[in-house]
Amino acid sequence: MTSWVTVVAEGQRTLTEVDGEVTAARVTLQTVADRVGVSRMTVSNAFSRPDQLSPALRARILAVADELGYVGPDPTARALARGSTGAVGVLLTDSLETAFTDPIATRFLGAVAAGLHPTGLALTLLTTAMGEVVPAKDIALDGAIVYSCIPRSSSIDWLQRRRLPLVFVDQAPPDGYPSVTIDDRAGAAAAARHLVELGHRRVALLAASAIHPPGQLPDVAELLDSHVTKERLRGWLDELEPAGIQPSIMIQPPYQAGPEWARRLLDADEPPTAVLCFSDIIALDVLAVARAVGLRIPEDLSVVGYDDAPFASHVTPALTTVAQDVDAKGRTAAALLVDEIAARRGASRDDAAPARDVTLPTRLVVRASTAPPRT
Amino acid sequence: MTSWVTVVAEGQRTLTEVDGEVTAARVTLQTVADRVGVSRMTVSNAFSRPDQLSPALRARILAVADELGYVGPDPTARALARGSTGAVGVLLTDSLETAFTDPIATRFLGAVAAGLHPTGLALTLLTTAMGEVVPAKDIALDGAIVYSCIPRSSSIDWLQRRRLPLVFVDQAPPDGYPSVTIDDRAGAAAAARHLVELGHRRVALLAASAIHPPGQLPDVAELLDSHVTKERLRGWLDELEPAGIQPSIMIQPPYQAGPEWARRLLDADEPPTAVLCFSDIIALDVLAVARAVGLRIPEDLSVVGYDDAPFASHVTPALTTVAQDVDAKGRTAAALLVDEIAARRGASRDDAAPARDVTLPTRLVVRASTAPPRT
DNA sequence: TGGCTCTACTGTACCGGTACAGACAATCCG
DNA sequence: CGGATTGTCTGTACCGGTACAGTAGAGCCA
Repeated sequence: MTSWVTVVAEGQRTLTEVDGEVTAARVTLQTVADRVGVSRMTVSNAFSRPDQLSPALRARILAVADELGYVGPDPTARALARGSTGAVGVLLTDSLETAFTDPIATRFLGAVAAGLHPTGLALTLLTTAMGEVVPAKDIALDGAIVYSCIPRSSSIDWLQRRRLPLVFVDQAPPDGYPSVTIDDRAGAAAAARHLVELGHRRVALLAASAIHPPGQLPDVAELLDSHVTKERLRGWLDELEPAGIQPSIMIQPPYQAGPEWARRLLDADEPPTAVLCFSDIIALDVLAVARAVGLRIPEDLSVVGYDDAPFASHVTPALTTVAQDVDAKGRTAAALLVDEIAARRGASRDDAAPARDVTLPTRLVVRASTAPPRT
Repeated sequence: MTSWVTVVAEGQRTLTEVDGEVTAARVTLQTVADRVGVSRMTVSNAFSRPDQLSPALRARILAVADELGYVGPDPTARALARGSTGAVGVLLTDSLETAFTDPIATRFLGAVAAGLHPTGLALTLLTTAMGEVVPAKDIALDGAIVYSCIPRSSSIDWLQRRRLPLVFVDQAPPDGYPSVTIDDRAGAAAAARHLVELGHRRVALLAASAIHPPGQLPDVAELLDSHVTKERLRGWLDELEPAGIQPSIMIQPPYQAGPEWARRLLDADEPPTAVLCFSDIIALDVLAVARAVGLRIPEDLSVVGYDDAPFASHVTPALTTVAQDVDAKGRTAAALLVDEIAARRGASRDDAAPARDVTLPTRLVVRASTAPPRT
């Protein structure tokens, strides 16, 4: 059929002679098959289904393949033929750089990776589009995890339109998709209750984090577009309002606007005696500013963080905060996604179990940064 | 040619009728082409090369595609035909979980992601093999970054055998591959010199980090197998030996073995007056243990970290450490890889410029955790 | 009006595999 | 000893696109 003869093999490329003309050609299954004198299918089996051929022949094929520099079936071609790529995506709406700056996002990714590890699935990080290329549309994937994104992101759209198995994390999922959510409302409520019980009556809520790039304050609308933010805010108010407390809400990143923030806090007619922060990072900033202006914590001001980041117990004073089990969140998301992918494979019809929505609990961790107000 | 007729379109699947029998079929370029009455190639162009057809026809095609629920060219098929996938890998030898625990690795990944962002390339995390599947062998990739791996990892082998464009980071690259390296030797030397200049004569070197899972002490051989470790050790000795200082080397993770470590440190005939740590994380542990046993820092013990992790300036006392420009490291690695991929594409022959090896400088950051010894 | 260049679209030939249904011999079983 | 099984290998038909070399008609110019 083909009229060429293999001349020399070196590395991946094999020099071949076609009608007297020497060219360089890629080594494929066919190359190996012709060299061994078997069908291409048999070589494919040698690599992918060892039980389908005799050990002796397999050994011979593998030897020849090695000699020819054939590494194994091309992943892309295999993906096309098999209909699965071996990689799942994680969609992070924030630019990846900030995602890697946020300790919680980072730990989450680590947990997802851990959960995926036994399956051999690789983890592909998807960002929002920049130019022509839209990862969520153009990257081959078996499924994806949507992590704490702004609900109406076009990337989410693409993933949905592609009908990929999807798991939503920290976000209300569209109909039919499984999700993993932290019970942030309860966690925030517990934090607020803690302050109320300590006797605080003047409480400030602090949103916006230092991880937002300088000068790029998230606007309130965007902030409230986030499911997590909304839930935490709700949780706080769940406790504060019944207690008759009308909190003040600040959205400046305090560290950046340090002195001004402090002035605002101190100059008020009735300065707050406690601050509830959207995250430990913000709380850390508060600590720094407080130190800078000579405010004692918790004597002059109680500070509550959120997330229980690794550093929360290391700072001075150790931070009272709301712990979430990030590890469980990541592993659960991974497990749900793997299930979803498996179901998609096996399901001849829509025999999928109803989408599972997992809610993970939070836990208030009281440390040294909170105390009764001085009165 | 084909005898079927499209009956109904819903979502991704289109019901089709073949010789009177209704089946569900995937919507592909062909489906759209037949429906519009043009060739498949024209539909392909409508999506991938808009300038190749009239705007009017393109609009019509896009409309029909949308109506049929056709999202766009299948990424896998496109990857096969085009010969590129749009994703690059990062190989991390450590399990991903620990990689995400290490602030430096994390920041590095963030920087790589940032460097890649403009190109639209997605970032795929590769781990070492677990079972059958070997990501480094089985995942479709356009290239990869090898980050601080044990040199003789089989995953690196696979990547090399696949002849992928590769960039080696914090690691001596095999012949012909570009690399990005931190001048760790000079950085460590600077740290050691700092202590010598402060007058310290009894110095301990502290390896092994708390990020190693409990009970899994890395053995010394493995430790020294790491390029980074070797370089830092060398750098320290570069300064200490000429000064006539014979350091003691400890490999226990101090936090874990806290009291024991402290005893070892204090009970020695001549306890060290300063500790050089392999990382800020270790230094953090030292700080914690010191606090626990009532050792004052820097009065009783000077502590030097390495990496200038984000928390280094936030702990008390602020950590003297060696800063490396992780951001530059990541961006450079990304840039080199992109170059390499582009070269591979354009190069009809091996006209590649000689492999570029970039070395990034370090900088000693003196803070509050070092001081002259008490004498 | 002939020749030339464009623009817009088409046909063919891959890209490198896998699934599945044989085909053929050797072995097993009653 | 005939038929069923089992073990090996092969052929065909996709998987869903893209590259590239046409081809046909329209417009332009001399």
